[in-house]
Amino acid sequence: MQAIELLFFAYRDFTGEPDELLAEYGFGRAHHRVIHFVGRNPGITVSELLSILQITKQSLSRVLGQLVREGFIKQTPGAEDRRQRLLELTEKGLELDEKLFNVQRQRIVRAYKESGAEAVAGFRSVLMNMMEEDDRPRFTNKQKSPFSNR
Amino acid sequence: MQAIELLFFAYRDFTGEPDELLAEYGFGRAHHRVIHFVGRNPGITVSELLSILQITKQSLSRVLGQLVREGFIKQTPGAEDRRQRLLELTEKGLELDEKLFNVQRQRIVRAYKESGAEAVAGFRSVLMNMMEEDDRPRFTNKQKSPFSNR
DNA sequence: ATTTTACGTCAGTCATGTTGACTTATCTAT
DNA sequence: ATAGATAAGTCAACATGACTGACGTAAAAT
Repeated sequence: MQAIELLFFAYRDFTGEPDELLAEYGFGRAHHRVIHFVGRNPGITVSELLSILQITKQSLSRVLGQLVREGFIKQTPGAEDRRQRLLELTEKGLELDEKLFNVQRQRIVRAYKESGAEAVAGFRSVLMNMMEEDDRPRFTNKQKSPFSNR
Repeated sequence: MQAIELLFFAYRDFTGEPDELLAEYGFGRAHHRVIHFVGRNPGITVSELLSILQITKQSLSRVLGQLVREGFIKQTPGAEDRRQRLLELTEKGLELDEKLFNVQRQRIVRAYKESGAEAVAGFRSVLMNMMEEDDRPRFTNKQKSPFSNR
C-alpha cells in the first residue's frame, strides 16, 4: 500500500512548480485552480465553479474578486439567464494560464515518456476509479457538457 | 492533457474521507500527514519528518506538539545521538492511524480492482516518474533506510 | 405576486503555512 | 578542552485560504 505515499509525493511535486510561479504574482494555489478551470471551460458560471472546487462562495469570492480586479478574468452576464456571470480569461489571464499549464504539462509529459503509453492508460484508469463517480463523466462524456446537470 | 484534472479530482476525493474522520478529533490534514509518516516509519527523527513534509519546523511543531500532548505520539531520545527525538505512535495513535489508513486503503483497493493489475503497475510507474528523483529511492531501495542520507 | 435562484458582501473564526530571532542540549572537529 | 555545528524547541508576528452565519439584490420561475 505504497499508493498513499506515491500520491503524496507526486502531488506535492506536481503543485510545487506552479506554486513558485504563482508567488511571483502574489497568488496562491486557490488562484491557480480558478484560472485552470476557467481556462479549460470558458463561459463557466460561478456556481459551476463552486461545485467543482467544493469550496464556499465566500472563499471563492476572495480569489475570484482579486483575479477580476487585477484583470486576469472577466465576467459577462449570461445571455439566457442574466443573473449568471459567465467567466473567461482575459489576454493577461490566458498568458498566466499558459505558463502554469506548461510547467505542469512538462512534468506530466516527461513522466509519460518515461513510463510508456500502456502505463499512462493504467495511470488514468486508476485515478478515474479513485474519484467519486459523480465527477467521472467530466472525462468520458464528450458530447454532453460536463457541467450540464449541476 | 486531462491528467491535471484527473489528479485534482482524485486527490480531492482521496483526502476527503480522512478529513472527515480527523475533524472528529479536532485534527486536520497536517496531523494526518504526521501520523501517517510516523506510523510507517517508527523511530523517525524530527528533521527527517521535516524533509519529507517540506514545511518549517515551526509549522510542524504546532501539530506535532498537539499530537504529543494529546497522547497520539511519543518521543524518545535517540540512542546514538541524544539530541534527536525519535517519534513513534502510541497505542492511541496506532488506532487512529489504522482508521485513517483503512479508509484510504479501501478507496485504493476498490480502484485497483476496477482497473486491474496491469493498470496498477502503470499508475505506480507514472506517479514515480512524476515526483522529484530525490524521493524515488524511498520506494525502490528496500535495503537502505529511505532517510539515511538526509 | 411570491418564491427561488445566482451572485455578492460583511463579519468573525480557524487551520496551516511563512519569516526571523533566540535558547538549550549535544555532538564533532580542532 | 574548547569552539563550532547540529537537532530540536520556542516566541512572535503575519498571510492564505478555508469555514459559518447573516443579509442584500437582481432576475427567473412558479
